[in-house]
Amino acid sequence: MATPKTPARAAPTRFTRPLTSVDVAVFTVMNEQLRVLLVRRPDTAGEPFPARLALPGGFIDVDIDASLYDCALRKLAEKTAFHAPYLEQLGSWGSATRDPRGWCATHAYFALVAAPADEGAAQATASEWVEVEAALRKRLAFDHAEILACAVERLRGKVEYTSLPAFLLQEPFTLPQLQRTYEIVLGRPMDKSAFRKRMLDAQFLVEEGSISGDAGRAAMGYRVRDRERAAVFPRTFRSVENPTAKA
Amino acid sequence: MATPKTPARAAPTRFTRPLTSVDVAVFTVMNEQLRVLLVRRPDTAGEPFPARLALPGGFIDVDIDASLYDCALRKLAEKTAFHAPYLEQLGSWGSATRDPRGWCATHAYFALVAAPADEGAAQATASEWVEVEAALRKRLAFDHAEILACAVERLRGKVEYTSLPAFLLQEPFTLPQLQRTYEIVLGRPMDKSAFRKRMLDAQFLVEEGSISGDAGRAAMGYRVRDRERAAVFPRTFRSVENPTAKA
DNA sequence: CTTGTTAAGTTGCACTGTACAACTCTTGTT
DNA sequence: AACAAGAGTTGTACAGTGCAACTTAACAAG
Repeated sequence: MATPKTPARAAPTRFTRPLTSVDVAVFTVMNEQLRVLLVRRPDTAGEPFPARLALPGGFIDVDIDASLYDCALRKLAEKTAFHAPYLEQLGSWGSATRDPRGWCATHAYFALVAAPADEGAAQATASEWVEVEAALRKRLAFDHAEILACAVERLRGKVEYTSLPAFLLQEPFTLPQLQRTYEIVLGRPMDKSAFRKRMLDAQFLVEEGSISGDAGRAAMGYRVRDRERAAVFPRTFRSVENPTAKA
Repeated sequence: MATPKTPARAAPTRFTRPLTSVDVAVFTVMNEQLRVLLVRRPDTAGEPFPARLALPGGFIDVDIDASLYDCALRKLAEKTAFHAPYLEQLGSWGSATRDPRGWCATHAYFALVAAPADEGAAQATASEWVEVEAALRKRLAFDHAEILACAVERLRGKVEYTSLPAFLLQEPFTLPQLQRTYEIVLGRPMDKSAFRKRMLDAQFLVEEGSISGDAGRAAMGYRVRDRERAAVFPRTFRSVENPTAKA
């Protein structure tokens, strides 16, 4: 291809351009556990952090990606076969030392997907769903441990006052299933009555027939009204406990 | 200088590197108004958006900035003379079209500072404090209007349930002053009694002598306990009003 | 057909924090 | 000494959570 090397317009030349990448922390709930998708880095000479686990991601391809968001969607699609997941920006990490190849800034995203139907599909692509607490203890590539910690903190924080866990379930789902998802993400039991009142009052669910489980009474099935954004509740669930004033 | 053109290590060559910049939305409260710091872009030929107002910012200097955060601090210090402001990351915006010079990603930050003592100092450096609603209506350079809108939304959103406005005041300040700051940022009056209870219960203030105003009873002066992070309240102020279900 | 089990969904009360309004306290001024 | 203005308090109403006991629906075994 006879493409011009670089658009030689008024681009500033006095600045060395940092490397630019996008990384995505993809969460799901599988087997009663909150899990995050990790990929193994290539075991090739010259590659940084060979064979180490990392968040899925990579360098921006200026010719393919129209925007950062598009790039995140592409990274997500490369590793998983997910359609219309919840995807929001987490933040960016950039420094001279985080990548041995040079000054590098990464744009981190945060995705929630329903658990894939068959576990085999994900495993085949050299990626694996790792339980979050275990993943946090691992020595991940680059500063991905820090990014993951931030993603988990953001997830848990927002779950306290938003409907985010609804994006972790296959639709339609029941209120007890949704409550169980909240409990798994937050790691603590919740009150059934208050939970139901909060969810139903927020008007973000639409009824979708009845769903029978293995035993007991059938439950109402629900679907989220707007998959683009999460509902925001007026309070957090448990009031933030007083840190017993250290002063 | 005989510096090597680029660190010729294992840096990936197949990717064109996007331009990388940092922009900062600096807020303060001045003359009973929420204002944001804007700078005028140079009126030089070849410069994009000449003479247009923009958020302070610019390209990362790989030789100076150790990290994105350091770069944001530097940009802030270049335009203002502020010490230890509140600075948090807002997000990043990147696309092929946002800068005519090429694919560019910017890391946006969000700063809160106390109003500078003398207004003259800021004006001298070709930067100006613009009332926020007026700034939102202006045609700013690049996609800075969008970034500013996002920053204002984030600020107003977090003010509902955090102690952020405390960083907009010169210390020590009084509770009525702090309440007035909340009211200016949110654009609505607040209840004195509930406000005081919330602030004092949150334990993020420490007493600092008495302060006399122009008239009336003297008020207790306060200083924030930890200038690094804001306190988080268990509820938002006014419950989010129901959007009168459109369905 | 009855009984027992399981899980869905409801009800009632205590507690906490906001909304609103009226009140008292302190300080400086006339 | 009386007044004004702003600081700070008190009391009631209301809404949402925390906790516990309750009713309802679906199904399986005797």
